[in-house]
Amino acid sequence: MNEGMRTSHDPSPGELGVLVKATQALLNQRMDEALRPLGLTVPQYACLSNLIDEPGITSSELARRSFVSRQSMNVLLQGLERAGLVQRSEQPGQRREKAAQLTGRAESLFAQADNAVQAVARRMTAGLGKAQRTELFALLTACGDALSEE
Amino acid sequence: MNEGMRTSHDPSPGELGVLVKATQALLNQRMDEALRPLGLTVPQYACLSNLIDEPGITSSELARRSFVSRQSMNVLLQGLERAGLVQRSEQPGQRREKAAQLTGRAESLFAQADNAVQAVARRMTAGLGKAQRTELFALLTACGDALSEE
DNA sequence: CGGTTTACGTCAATATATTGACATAAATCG
DNA sequence: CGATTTATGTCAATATATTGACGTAAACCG
Repeated sequence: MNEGMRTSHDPSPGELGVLVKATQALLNQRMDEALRPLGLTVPQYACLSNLIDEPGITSSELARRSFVSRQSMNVLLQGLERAGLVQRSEQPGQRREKAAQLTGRAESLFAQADNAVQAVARRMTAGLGKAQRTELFALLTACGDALSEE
Repeated sequence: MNEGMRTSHDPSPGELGVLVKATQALLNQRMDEALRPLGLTVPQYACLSNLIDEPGITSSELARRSFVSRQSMNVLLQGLERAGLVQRSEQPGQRREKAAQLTGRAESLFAQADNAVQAVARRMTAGLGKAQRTELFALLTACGDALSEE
């Protein structure tokens, strides 16, 4: 019986926590290696990605989506501004917010960066079928939801 | 048909990458909140945990297991030393390594910290059955393996 | 309406982490 | 054996991130 079934561990919650951390660390490392030739860091890429998804977004909102403080996001944005990749509107809006946008040069650079990052992500999930990717998504979502409630 | 089946997404590799990061960030945040009353940070807890698992381990090895540089681990260890939680052997071994060990006081503190952290991990996996935890473990391991090969 | 709360952006101080370099001594290998 | 490689610890400089605080103005609500 159980032919072809691989022996599989019976993980404790703590082991799963460690594994989540280890997986993320490895993914981050690979993304960093993939982005380095383009002169971008992972946080910078994440910032550009969020700005592509929602142009004119505020710095504080970017900070939330990147899981960093708004102060950190501000210095990150300053770096991207200095590099000519983002442009922040002076004389800002009703809530003192300064809308940030990508420059044209940034958009073409981001296209390359996104290719590199997506390749890493595909590599990560190369051994998984469609049903397994769906399952992983559902399981991680359940974990996140459990950690989010009240 | 499909009664009782919840609509489930068909995630791209990139979405899974973002989700891994988001899950880890949330887990880290909850661990931080759980450890703060004890005066410990997550990296400090991880360090103590590794020292419990393998007493006399070297600083560089601790750095590898925590996914940080050995320089960072060194300042972290200095902080733990100053707090009287770890003790490093002077006049060290054959490879210039200084074995680090927990003090008795640290062991009782770690017991409390581990309780708090394990509770967070259990909360994270509260909605998962045994089979689902095993599946999540297998899927994350597959992702890590795919990112590790050559 | 008027007081309170919330939200952005920013300044300052500090903590944390990384990169680069160096000395040292063991391990490796031709 | 002798030369090269590897590994640890450490110093210095720098980058990155956090906490705390402040001013401001919109949103909220009794």
